Amino acid sequence: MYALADCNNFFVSCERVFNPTLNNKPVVVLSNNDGCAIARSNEAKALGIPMGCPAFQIKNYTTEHVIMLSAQHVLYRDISNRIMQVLGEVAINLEVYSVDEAFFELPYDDDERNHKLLAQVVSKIYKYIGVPVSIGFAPTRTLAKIASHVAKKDPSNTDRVLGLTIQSDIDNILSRTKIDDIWGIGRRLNAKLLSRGIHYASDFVRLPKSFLQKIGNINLVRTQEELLGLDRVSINPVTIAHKSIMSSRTFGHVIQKRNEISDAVLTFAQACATQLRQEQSAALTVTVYVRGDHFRQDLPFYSNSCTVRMATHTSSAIEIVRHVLIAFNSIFREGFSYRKAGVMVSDIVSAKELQLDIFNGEQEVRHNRLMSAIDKINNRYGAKRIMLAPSINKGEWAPQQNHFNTKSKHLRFYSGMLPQYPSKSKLNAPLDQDEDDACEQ
DNA sequence: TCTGGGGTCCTAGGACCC
DNA sequence: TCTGGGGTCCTAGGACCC
Repeated sequence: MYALADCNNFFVSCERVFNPTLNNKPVVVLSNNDGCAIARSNEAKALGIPMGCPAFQIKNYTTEHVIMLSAQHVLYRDISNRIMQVLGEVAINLEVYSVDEAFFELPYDDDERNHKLLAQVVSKIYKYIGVPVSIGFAPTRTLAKIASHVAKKDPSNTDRVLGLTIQSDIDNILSRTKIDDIWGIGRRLNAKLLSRGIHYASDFVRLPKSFLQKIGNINLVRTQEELLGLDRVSINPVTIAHKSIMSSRTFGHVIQKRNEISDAVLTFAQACATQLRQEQSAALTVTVYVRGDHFRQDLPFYSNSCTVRMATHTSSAIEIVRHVLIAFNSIFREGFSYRKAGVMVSDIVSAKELQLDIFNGEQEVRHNRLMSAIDKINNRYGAKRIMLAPSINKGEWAPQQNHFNTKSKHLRFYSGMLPQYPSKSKLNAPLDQDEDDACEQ
């Protein structure tokens, strides 16, 4: 039996932890650059504001005042870690699927016992951390996703837990589940299926495999099998390293100057290198891309990318920056306006498995020592305190963010100062009234 | 005026091999 | 008129997820 725990309106809920005056109001959290809505409170959803709605179009949906907030991902990550910690205390094989979702297996054979346990988890997370969570459980992950979705939407479900364990219940829910609410069916497949008269999950599960294979690929067949109760999806636990790491940004406005764009690109390169070192891995390939502004009809559009293979796998910022510069110089064209750029590192392996390159061994060792010194300083005094010389220009490309929640904006830099979540021994004990009151405060 | 960032997997088609 | 068969690897692009 798999469970899926899903935080409700996660980024908005995080903001509300620090600013309860946001409760019961339409609130959206905006993407980087204050571009579009990436999280909406229930009140904002009720006004019809869609996911991804550009900030400047929100007024087209409502005359009501909607509170817009700039995203603070460091803070959300910190709160997410605390929630995962609570889940980890009851979960078997916890799979952190995203910042606000995790799959896990359940400890009991008995549906009722599992349900009760999960209801306690939901309530503890709300009491100790302040974020509402819904949990669904079912024989497969895809069904558990649907269950958590229904648990979230159904107002009569007061403990926010739903188990889909009996076939008649599953059939009933599938006949009411629209196909685009199925995990694995996105916009394109939804359109293809709708055009053939398939509207509900109960129709979808009856389609022949050959047809699914034709309009999609093997994953669509797997999705159908999951809905039929066959375990077909696997998720890598978080301990498995990334296959690629990307750092990119849309700039606050278009820029033309080579050194301002290269400055951004070099910052991204160093972010990738830092993350590689954090994960104790190393990459062989770097890709750089630059892009104009899709929305500016008045400017000639240019976009390009370049991939370079390095001599050896590395996490050295010096090596990665050097190759990123080579790639960047090969695609940068004077006379165009740029709005976005990014760096990706790929062909990643664990650093432990690496053998020193026979020609570069000594240099590699020196780089490693230098990098670990830089990491220590940056960990202690703040990210980006020490960077490589090319990226000394500041700011031309910086995103616009003008809507920080004033109650919490200082916290995004110092997430470590948040009060720690109570110890495990306390958690397992029943909550008493004093503790309850303390948490409320 | 204003439109995000970071991932994974699959497939088709080309290059190349014997 | 007529031009093999069977593989592997790589890449770009498309689909999906949050």
